[in-house]
Amino acid sequence: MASGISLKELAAELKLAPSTVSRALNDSYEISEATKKKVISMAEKLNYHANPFARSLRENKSKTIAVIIPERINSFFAQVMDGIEEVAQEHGYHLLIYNTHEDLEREMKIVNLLLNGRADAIAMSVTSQTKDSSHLQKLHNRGLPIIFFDRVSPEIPTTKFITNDYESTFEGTKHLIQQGCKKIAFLTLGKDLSISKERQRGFQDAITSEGWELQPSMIVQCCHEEETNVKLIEELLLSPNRPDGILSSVEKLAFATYHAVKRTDLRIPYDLKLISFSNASTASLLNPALTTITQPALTIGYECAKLLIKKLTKPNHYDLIDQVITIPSKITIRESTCQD
Amino acid sequence: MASGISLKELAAELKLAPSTVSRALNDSYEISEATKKKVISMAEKLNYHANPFARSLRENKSKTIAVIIPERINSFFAQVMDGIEEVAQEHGYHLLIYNTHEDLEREMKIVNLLLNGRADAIAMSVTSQTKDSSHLQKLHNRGLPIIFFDRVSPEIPTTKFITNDYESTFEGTKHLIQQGCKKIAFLTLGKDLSISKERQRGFQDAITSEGWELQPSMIVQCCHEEETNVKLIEELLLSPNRPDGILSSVEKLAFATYHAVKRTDLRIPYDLKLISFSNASTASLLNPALTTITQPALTIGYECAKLLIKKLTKPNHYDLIDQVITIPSKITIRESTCQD
DNA sequence: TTGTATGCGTTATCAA
DNA sequence: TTGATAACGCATACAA
Repeated sequence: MASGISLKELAAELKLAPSTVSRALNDSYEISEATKKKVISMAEKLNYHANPFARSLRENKSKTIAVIIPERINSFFAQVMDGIEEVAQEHGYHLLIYNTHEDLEREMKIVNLLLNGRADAIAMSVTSQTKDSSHLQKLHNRGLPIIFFDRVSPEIPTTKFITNDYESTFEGTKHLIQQGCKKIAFLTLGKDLSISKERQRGFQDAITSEGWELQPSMIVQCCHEEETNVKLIEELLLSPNRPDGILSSVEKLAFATYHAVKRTDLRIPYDLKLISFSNASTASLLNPALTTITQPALTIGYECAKLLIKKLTKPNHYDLIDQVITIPSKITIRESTCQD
Repeated sequence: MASGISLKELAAELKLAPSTVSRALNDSYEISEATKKKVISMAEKLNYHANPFARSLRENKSKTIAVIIPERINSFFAQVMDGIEEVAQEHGYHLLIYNTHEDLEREMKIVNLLLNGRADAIAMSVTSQTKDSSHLQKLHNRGLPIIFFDRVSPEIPTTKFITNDYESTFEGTKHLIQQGCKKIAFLTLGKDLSISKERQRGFQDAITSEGWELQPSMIVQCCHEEETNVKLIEELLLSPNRPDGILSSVEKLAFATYHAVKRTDLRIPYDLKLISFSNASTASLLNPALTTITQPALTIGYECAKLLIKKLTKPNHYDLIDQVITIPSKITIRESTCQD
């Protein structure tokens, strides 16, 4: 790699000491304006760029935040990342991004990789398999600022950003009931996830608040294999005990439901009403348009990055205290839950 | 940040010289097996992790690849990134990711940021505004390995990965014609982009090959503002001279078309047939299901990363020669282009 | 206001 | 087979 010139070379060119040049470039108060001008213009002329590794080594910080997500092709995570990036770029931070593909092994590997301090902080959403949190604990113990969004790890005492999972699911379920559903299934992923539990609790409470009995077969544990999910849901829909409403707690399971329905002669919303957590911009274009619980993804991203950067730039004034910050979701009613 | 112990401290603990420990950890042939064992086990015990910045500084490489995309909420780019990450992770590379939001200013800023060597190589797709390539030229002149995918910069003599834009669009247009379209519009973004030009050329050649005359009003230049595009397309659809077929060269413009159609009393595919470049997994769930030209996104990602890593690990054996590598797209016919 | 010297944590060269 | 030393490029404490 033909890297650029160093501070020392730049200083030699200017007939100044490297320290002077360094200070000039960092706009130190001890350097005269005249010198600063000279230094800056020469730096530009010679195309000088400070070596980030030397700086990181010296200052023990990398101006880098690592973001770990379980899935990239997911409108929620993509929006969160856009939010994080927006704020990070503003503050001169770089983003190291890792996709665990919902694979715990991979998550552990990535987390271990970050143990070396490559990133100054971490924002993450765990995989749906993540139950044990010792790998995350290790990171946290090292003093590396870490926060969670959406898929949080409750055991780690830090700040977490989520949406009102319980309430949204409760309301979503109530909406299905209002629209005439008598038997509702709940599609979920990763039963150990705290948000899954909350969503399921919201669902169950909505059901029992009607005086209905909760049917275990209506809690459908899905996996990450699209085709497997489609089959699972298809079976559910073909069973004599089939639901007339589905609340999908994960976007991709809503899509799987559409596919499953296509394989039957059921029609949404006439034979089956569907509501799902989803941030897909195409929700309104689906056939039929999907009623969604939309999470404030961009805001969550902003807040994560803002908090992390505050913590990094003013470590003594801010702390990632052990709290859960809830930002509400919004339900948008569309055809998939229309009254017949 | 409570960072871990250093090599020196580890060496002290072991009563060995730092250089010995370093060599042991790097599995040097000059170190005895016994010492290696001791060192490794002590390193594990004390939770030693090499400081990546010290190493980068010393070795003048960062094991990091920067990926620059114009848009994150886009199934094509998301898939390419997944592909790049897959290969990068395999080889121990990290990914620094930047979204330009189709903004040239931002692209220039990011590119300048990378001038300092923070990444060992770059894989990028330019914004639809990018016409002048001097900022990219600067990067290339520095000797930083850079390759392009999809939205390439023709002036930079390096390897570029694209799909068969001309042929796909030609075929797509022919398909519309076969399905009975008599007047076809072409939706495009960024008229300076080489792939846009290729796609437009494919479209035009398909039209003229029918002996039809090309109508300038059927080439619709869109922008990045969703609502503006929807209005533009709506106007097109309401004009007396309205098309009965649309080929959208960009996924988001297909979605905009769906929205625009909803505002009219036209129906796809009866009054308007639609085909679009898109990698959206929900294409088949849209109303109606969208006929797509699907790019080999994952493969493009793999190939980008493989080539870059080859170049980085064996700089003398591989070169990013100035060539365009074409990987064909696949047309999937769905309802949106059905015969009446 | 500027210069000198040191060290951040590695790895590589040279010596033992 | 191991150890001492220097250097990567920068920023800071201290000196002038």
